Amino acid sequence: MSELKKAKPENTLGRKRDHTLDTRILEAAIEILAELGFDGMTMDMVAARTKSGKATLYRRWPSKAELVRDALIWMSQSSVELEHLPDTGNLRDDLLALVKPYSLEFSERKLRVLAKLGSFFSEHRKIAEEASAGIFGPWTDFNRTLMQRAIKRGEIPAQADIEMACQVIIAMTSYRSITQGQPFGRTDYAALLDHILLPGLKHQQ
Amino acid sequence: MSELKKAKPENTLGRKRDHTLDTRILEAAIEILAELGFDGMTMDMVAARTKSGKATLYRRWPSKAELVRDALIWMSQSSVELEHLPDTGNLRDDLLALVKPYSLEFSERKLRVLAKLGSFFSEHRKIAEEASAGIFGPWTDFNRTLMQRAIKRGEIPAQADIEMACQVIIAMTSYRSITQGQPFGRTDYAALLDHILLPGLKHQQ
Amino acid sequence: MSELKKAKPENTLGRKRDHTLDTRILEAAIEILAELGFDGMTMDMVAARTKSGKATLYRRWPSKAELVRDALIWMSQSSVELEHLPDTGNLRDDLLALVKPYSLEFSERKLRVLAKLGSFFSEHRKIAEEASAGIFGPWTDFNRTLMQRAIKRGEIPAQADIEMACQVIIAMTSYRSITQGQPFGRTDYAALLDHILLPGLKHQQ
Amino acid sequence: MSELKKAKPENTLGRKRDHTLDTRILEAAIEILAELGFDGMTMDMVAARTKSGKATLYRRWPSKAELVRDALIWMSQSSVELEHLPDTGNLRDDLLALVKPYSLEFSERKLRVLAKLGSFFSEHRKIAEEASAGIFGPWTDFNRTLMQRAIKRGEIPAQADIEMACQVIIAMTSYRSITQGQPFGRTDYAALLDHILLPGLKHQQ
DNA sequence: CGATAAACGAGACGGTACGTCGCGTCTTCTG
DNA sequence: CAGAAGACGCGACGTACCGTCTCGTTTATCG
Repeated sequence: MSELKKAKPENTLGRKRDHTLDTRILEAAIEILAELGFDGMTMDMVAARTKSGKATLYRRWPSKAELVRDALIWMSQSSVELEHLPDTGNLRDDLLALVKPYSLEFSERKLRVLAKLGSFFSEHRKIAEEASAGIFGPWTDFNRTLMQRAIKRGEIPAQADIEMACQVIIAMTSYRSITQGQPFGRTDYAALLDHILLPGLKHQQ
Repeated sequence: MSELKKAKPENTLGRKRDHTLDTRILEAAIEILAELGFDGMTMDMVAARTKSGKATLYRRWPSKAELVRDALIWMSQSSVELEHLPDTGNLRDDLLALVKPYSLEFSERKLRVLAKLGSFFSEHRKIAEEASAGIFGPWTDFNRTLMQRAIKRGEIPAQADIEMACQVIIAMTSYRSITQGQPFGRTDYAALLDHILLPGLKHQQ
Repeated sequence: MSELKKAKPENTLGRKRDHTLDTRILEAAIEILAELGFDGMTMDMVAARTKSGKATLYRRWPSKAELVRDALIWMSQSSVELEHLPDTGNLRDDLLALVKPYSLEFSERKLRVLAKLGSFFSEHRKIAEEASAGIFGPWTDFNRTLMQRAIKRGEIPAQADIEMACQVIIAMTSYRSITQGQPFGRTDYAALLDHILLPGLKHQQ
Repeated sequence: MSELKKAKPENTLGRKRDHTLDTRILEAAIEILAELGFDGMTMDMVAARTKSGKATLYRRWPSKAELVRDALIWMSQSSVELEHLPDTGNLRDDLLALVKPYSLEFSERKLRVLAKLGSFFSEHRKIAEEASAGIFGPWTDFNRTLMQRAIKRGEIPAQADIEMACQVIIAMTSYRSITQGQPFGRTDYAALLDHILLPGLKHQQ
């Protein structure tokens, strides 16, 4: 449950901050990022599109980079709402059920955003890690849980390298989206599972 | 065999371009990128370090981005010179023998460069792809060859998804270096091979 | 009464322009012009000396040339403040009394400025005319008035070519200052009056 | 008879300089100056228009400024060829006879050139003086001779300030052409003579 | 006649100023 | 006090020009 903002003293005097603006700003940022990328996006653009002012942006975020970080995290969280994990009794189907919200739903605008952000990641390494964690962290958690269940069921051996498998999933998704700019579709994902990951987990040496 | 430069008409009149300068410029760019990243690097810095002038840089490259692209490609090509592929009669050892020049040797300056260039990749998507291809393309080619040999030897089945395996290697290296900024070391690589890739290839469903 | 600036809409929103900066900038420009001339003066120098930024200069003036024009006009207007014209009852003494603030006082910095700006005048013809008018216009007006009084007193005939005489004064001053770079001193001016202008006006054919 | 060039050692070896090029270069320079002024003129333009190279220009002149100086002098001398001074037995007609080649003939392109060179004069003071001397020097010499003859004839008194009168002529011409950019026409010149100069010289106090 | 030396056209080179644009801060006025 | 608007200091970008240099070619004189 990563927090977008540390709780500020929240002054009780004067006009209150309009926190619906936060959302509108992040949304605008995402839109512009999807079109123009990090360097192409201007703080003035964001201010103009939200009919606000630059000072308002900088009152909320100390820099463009941190605004973008929060925009990314917000984007990734905004649509994923899982009440309960899939439980088909079968690791392959469990993982496939989970890929939709986490990877495939990125396919439209979100993918474009990530694809445009190579430039951003790791110019601001720490922020990129946080954004990355915000986006991929929960998915990794879920994948890990599903695999542990599979171990309990005896579907894969106990000594299977679950962490590595989770990383491969993230790495493939991230590499294809961010570095190569192509979607990592359901078919691709199924092939990864069937041809590499599942046999690998089951027959680890 | 990606070419750094399209063959220009190469006018026969006038003073010739000093093409040793090209190399010195690219080298200087890489050094600065390793220290300061894309945004931190300045065209004036590059000019100063090569005791040349900005006009000279812009005569050769139309923008900072394209200079950086060529610098990356040049960097990736400059040190890897394999006369013959390893041939240990064993896929695991072959792949491990290859990882050193391609992944681990990046650990010094090259890794730092890649790590600093998240910001750059895919701001200039096309350039990133070219640079990526220049860097990872040859390695993929070699990995593919080694796996095909393993098929011939009967070490892995013919229907093994070689392409996917190659992509996983690249993705893991790239993800760890570029997105996470940590080296993907020999031990990690061995674990990937032993726990996932090799069993996966051998027991594909 | 030439205006330095067209009245801008003067937006009522946002931070106000600091118009004291205008003056400081013009003053700095004049100082640098006096030392280094037009080509020697750099926008960065002006910005540095006023502890401002280039963008601020270009927000106020569209080019270096127009900044210099306004600096010249400002310089010419800044120090000459005559409440009442001299009135000695004698044209020669009246004119001599006026030459000090208008010509001889230029001898210090102002003359140096004009002398350094040959290079500038009429590269930007219109600007030169405006600056010239700003500098010499008022003096011509005063000279004309003094001569008209002399006509009224019967000191010189009514048909005397006053306009031509005024132009000769300006032309000699300007030529000596701008084109030749030597001051047109009080003695020279007295000689011009005694040997040419006054006898000429009095005995016109 | 001012010399454009000091006699160089004039090496006897190697290819001879094509001195017809000198003239073509100066002519091209004048054309460009008339259109674009000093700053607008580029050494590359001059080279291009004469189908020569920049090195050729710099072999002959050490800088753009000195090329322009010689271009001005060449321009002024190129059309004035007086075998014998006018001698009408009358100072007014003598002076008027001389004004045509020296002032009025400038009216077309030459005037435009001078008008565009305010920017140049006195950024390069010395050169401007030389150009000025080259252009106006001979005219002043002729005017002086004519006035001395008038003294001999008893037309004007011996103590008349001839030098000042010559300067006034130059100053008015120069001021109107260079600083104001309007021609100083024959009518204007006649008025100057009749209303100021001649009565002034005759009745000097 | 062939060697040699300089002029020539073309254009690369180092340097420096221009004018533009974005970031992050500061200031003013309005709700 | 928050918010909209926009000026401000700073510094990099990409362009243009100066004056120098280095090519390969052409033209002259000398041995």
